[in-house]
Amino acid sequence: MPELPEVETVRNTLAHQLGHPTILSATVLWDNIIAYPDVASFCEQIENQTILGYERIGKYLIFVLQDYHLIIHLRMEGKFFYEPQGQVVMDKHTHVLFHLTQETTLRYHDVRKFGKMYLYPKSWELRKSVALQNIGFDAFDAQLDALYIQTYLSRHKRALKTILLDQGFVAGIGNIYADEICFHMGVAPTTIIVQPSLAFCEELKVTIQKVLAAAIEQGGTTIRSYTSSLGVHGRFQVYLMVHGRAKQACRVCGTIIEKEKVGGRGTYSCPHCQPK
DNA sequence: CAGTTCGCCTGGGGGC
DNA sequence: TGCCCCCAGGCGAACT
Repeated sequence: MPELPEVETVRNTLAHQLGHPTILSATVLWDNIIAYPDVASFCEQIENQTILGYERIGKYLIFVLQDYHLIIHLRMEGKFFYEPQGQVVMDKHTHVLFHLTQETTLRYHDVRKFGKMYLYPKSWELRKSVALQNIGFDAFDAQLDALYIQTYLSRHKRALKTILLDQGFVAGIGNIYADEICFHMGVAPTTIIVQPSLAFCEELKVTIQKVLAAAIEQGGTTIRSYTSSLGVHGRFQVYLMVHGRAKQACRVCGTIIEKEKVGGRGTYSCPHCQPK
């Protein structure tokens, strides 16, 4: 499940492998992937657009085209493959093809079909778009500071893990890294933080960035999928302290890792290292 | 405002 | 071996 570190890895890889080709045409095989505009307009408008760059906000990947922003959310299992024309693997999970110059194809593959693509004119302010209007600061945004976190936590009295998963708070954290951040904070995921100190909020900011940066360093986390985007296999799963480790010993204290539901999501924690 | 449920999807695992 | 059922999960929408 691509979260900020995985999307950042995809962005880096796209920049290195694709460079700046022109999209000659697009083929859409599953209409629901295209969130905006309608499929016909999407295909028509994207024709002959050169890719100028690759950006990212939270879990959103952004292709900067000449006249448009192509915004993509990979959701659970979205992946890209870059192949020479004639060697394109057409399986039943391939939903969008971008036919590029240099006789190459960028193929979008998504088993669950949850991914979304949006194509907006560049004249529209990116942050006000339907795709991005409800998300908060990117986890590495300089504007994310202790005061902002303190204000948000004070206004939203919810479990720490639920807050971390709230993209309106900070954009980019998903289920894996929310568990890891709670562990590194030494706080149980269900804890409701009442009147947090600025020092605590600063520590939370540093921990969020430290965990995500370490994951980016390792190319992200690859679990439950054997093939990953653009041939990149993440290595951070080796460093996971709690996520996916139910009934195993905590790497710090040896206590058995527990699994529970928090906010409807599978949540892992060490009852000793993360007291309630 | 916050919490819950549903819909979108499919593969995989458990139970029989 | 095969079939049915449930689960996983990001996120928006609808509802309590």
